[in-house]
Amino acid sequence: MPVAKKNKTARVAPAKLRELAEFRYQLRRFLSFSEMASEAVGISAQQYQVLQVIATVPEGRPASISYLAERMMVRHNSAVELVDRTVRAGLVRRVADESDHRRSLVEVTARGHELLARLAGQHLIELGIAGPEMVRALRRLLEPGGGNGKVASGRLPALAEGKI
Amino acid sequence: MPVAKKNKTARVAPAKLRELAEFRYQLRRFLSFSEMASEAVGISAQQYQVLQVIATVPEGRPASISYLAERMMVRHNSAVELVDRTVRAGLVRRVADESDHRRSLVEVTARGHELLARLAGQHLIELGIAGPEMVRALRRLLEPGGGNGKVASGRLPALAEGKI
DNA sequence: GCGATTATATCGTGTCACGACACAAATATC
DNA sequence: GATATTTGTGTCGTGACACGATATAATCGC
Repeated sequence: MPVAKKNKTARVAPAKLRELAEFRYQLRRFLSFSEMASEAVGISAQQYQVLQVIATVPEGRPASISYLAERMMVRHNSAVELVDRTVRAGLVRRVADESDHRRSLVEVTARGHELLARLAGQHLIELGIAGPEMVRALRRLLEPGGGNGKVASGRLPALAEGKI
Repeated sequence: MPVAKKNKTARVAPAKLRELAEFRYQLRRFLSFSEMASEAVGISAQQYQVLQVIATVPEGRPASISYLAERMMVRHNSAVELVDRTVRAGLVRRVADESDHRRSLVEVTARGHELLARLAGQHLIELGIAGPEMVRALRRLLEPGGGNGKVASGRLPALAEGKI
């Protein structure tokens, strides 16, 4: 497919544009679900994500502000303020790192664990419905044709008839 | 798996929690990419999404404020203000609906189409990389085992060896 | 013709990410 | 051992943005 020369703007086929839009809509739906589920138990969606990140920190990694900032994809000062709010909500606590006094470590409280478990269960159920639709939307996007054909791979297995 | 009785909190297996966290991280990475790509061409990520929604409105649907609010998952007044900002950025214009004078229709400008094409191309490339990883993460989440086993289906085809 | 419903618009408010800046601690260099 | 550099966290003022409340105009049903 020829690339438009003006401003090097690659033209995108209408079908691909629709698939992108559909995928993005499904993301928004899932995020909206996450927001509502979190607020239903009295915390914000970001606070749920903080709990999720801190509770699943890998072995050997300190649950620090910088780790959280990296995983949450925010600036370090935004992570500081997010932790402040989550501490105030009684979901996590700050603990000084004995091996590096510059560092604060973040721990999930008992209440935080409880809410995390509830919300995670709900998210799993929701993804049981939304997940296959996202997978289908992603497959259509990743398949060549209808688009510019320049999509990086990888390849996906073909769907069996009647299956996702 | 027995359901905890206290507060009806379903317990979620640690492995499932990690998979949820990983999937959510991949969503944030993609959204962060989308934000940076949009800002690199001088518009916000929401404005890109507005263009995407309006440009792919199905036949027979008016590209109205309420349609946009529904697809963007925001309140109607938030959609009004989002359109205001996108009009000021020169990306869309409002047009009165001749068949219903209560309604404003939103059209993408030439500049809006140009930026949409560029960004859509970039998003397709990014999804060529991130998409298979999301599919893998979603598959792990949707598979039973490691979790509460109560996830609603659908079923996903098994992965061939060496493939995604 | 009138009441109910629908679609959009405006405005004040609260939340939140960020940039700029500051401080403390650890590390590297001499 | 002293100094410079780097790293990690924290604070604050600012701008962007979603929302609730409210209002107006137009359409529809009876």
